[in-house]
Amino acid sequence: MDAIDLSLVDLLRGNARLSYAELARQVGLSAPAVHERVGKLEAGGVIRAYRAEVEPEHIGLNVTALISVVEDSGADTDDVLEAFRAIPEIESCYFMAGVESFLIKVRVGTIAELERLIVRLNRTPGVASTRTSIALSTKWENRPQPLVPPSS
Amino acid sequence: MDAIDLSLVDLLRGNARLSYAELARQVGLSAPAVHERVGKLEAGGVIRAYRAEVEPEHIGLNVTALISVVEDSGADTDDVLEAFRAIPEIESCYFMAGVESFLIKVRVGTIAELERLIVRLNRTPGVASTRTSIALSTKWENRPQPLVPPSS
DNA sequence: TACAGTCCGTGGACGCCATCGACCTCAGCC
DNA sequence: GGCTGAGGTCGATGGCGTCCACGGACTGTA
Repeated sequence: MDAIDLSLVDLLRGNARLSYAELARQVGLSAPAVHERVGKLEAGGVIRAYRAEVEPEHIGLNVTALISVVEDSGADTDDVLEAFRAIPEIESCYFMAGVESFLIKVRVGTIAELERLIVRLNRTPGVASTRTSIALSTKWENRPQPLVPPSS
Repeated sequence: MDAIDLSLVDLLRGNARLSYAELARQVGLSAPAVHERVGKLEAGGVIRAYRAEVEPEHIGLNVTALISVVEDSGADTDDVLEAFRAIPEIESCYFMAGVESFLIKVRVGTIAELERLIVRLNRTPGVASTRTSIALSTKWENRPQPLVPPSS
């Protein structure tokens, strides 16, 4: 994980579809060298995936909500997690410090679906209560922050 | 935005580096046809970007926090937004229903940096108060949900 | 029915790219 | 010194991206 690896990661966070040849030009190495480095970054778990970022409204996901979840005292956190993982609407899941153990981000098509989802969450064994906040709009999401200050 | 477009979006959300030839095989069209469709999806704003998803710890972002922001009464929301946009540590920004106008997700290297960031947020004109919750771990993030139920 | 225009696809062609193997260079270590 | 391994370059080759000409289905019009 040297400076060149960092540049590669930075470039791919900005545009995951850059060709190896283009990456090679940007970092000043040959294409096979870049190919090998990127392969190691993937194998080593640094790069987890390459994803197209899609405007959710265009694929029918019009409602975004963030839901805090309080666990039952004595609930098995792993069981709750496993139940959450099986719910595809939960796009992100953070395990939090504080009374509310989880904060999850969900996307559904309609408010009615959100209601059904909340009911389902509250029925999940180990879940004591939930608190839902609706996002009126997503200003931006997953903006990659520069890995090195622009000056260096 | 027909069924084939949906499949293309779905495939690219799963792996943004699929070649046009591979996409073509999966949806049963020729490569040029897929090339054109994907181009239109990009131009039409359906596909916003292609991003490599990176394990944050590997690039020195060890602390994740979610911060709720309450605006001053009479604050200009657009000004606050603009100020937030200039803070690279804010990876996501949602405009919320409720007393807390914004919920932002930030990533920084250390707790000390988080402290400085919170101070900076509270000093931002238009910001009345903030409430920070620290994520102990990210269970998953931005998991793409299937666009069509697996049965159809 | 005949015709023209549009949309959306296919197939062919050509240059660039991904990827493999052979080889080079340098650092560290017996 | 000489061995070894890591990590690079170079060259070759097959596949891919991308441009272009062409063709069928559909639609509106005479």
